[in-house]
Amino acid sequence: MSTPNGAKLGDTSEPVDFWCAFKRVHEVLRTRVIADAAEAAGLSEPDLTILASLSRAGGALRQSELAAALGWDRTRISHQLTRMAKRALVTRERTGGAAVTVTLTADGRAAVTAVRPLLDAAVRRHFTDRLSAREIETLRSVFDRM
Amino acid sequence: MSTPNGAKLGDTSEPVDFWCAFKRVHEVLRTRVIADAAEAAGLSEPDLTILASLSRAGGALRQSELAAALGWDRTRISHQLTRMAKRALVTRERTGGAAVTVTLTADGRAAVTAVRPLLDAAVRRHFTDRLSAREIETLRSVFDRM
DNA sequence: CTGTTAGCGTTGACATCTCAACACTAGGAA
DNA sequence: TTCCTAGTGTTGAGATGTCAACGCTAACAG
Repeated sequence: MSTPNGAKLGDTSEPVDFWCAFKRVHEVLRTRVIADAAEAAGLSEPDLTILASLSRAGGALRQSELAAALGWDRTRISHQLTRMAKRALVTRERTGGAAVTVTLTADGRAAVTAVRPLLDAAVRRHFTDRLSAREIETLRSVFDRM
Repeated sequence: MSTPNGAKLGDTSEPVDFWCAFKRVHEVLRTRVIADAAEAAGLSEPDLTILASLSRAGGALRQSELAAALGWDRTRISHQLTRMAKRALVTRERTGGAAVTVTLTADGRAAVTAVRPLLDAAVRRHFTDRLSAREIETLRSVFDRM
């Protein structure tokens, strides 16, 4: 192992293996959690991400604020909102300049209210219940740093 | 907090917040790592995932083995291989029954060889270098359990 | 031989993500 | 005024992911 940091990962594994393991865990957990929670309410993962962010903000946000809060590209937000507006989960209206404010509809609010306890339960069952308190502490500290 | 496991996450945060933080970290790291490594070689992330798995197996695998190794759906493998075969990264041929064996081409082998050091460096810079030895140990143990 | 079952892969439709190009508004400089 | 620039959002094309339906081959039972 010629690089200075290689030893941290052990002599038999490369960083790319650590990366693949991380990707695999994310994929498995995502599939299980969404299957348990979102599908029961007829919501996809991106639906849920948008609705949760709007709900946390009180029900309305500008698209650029939504993009910043989620770390999403502007076009990704735009496409997703177009699909969600078609299903009456949100409404959009210009609010000064080129800015657009997104607002939860009654349907959207009902959907996020219904799915939240399911999502909490799914995350517990598939993820946090399988971790010790010390592991959760470590993960949270790592998440906050990234 | 009325549930037995709620206390593990602290009184001010729900499991769904822990889940969102995990998703966010995965998304940010994925974007950075792929931007650094794969794009430099003209490979997408799914390209790279397939090529790495084939390379590790010696250059050839049946589609069902590939699906099992990656935890992917059969149709996802099929669609992705169709795109990759079109770019001459792999070849496919029936090998008994309905089974199909996927083989790395010279181009595919060259691509994965070229990108691996870039990928290792990107994972180190954006991920493992920002973790302590103890954190890496904890994460690896969590990954193995999931 | 005929039908059945199981395993493996493909296809088409649709949802999602990314990128480049474009359009609109506001504000300031010439 | 006219031009330029920054900020914001939209659109279309192509790549990717997911789901349901289908086709093919082998093995086996009748």
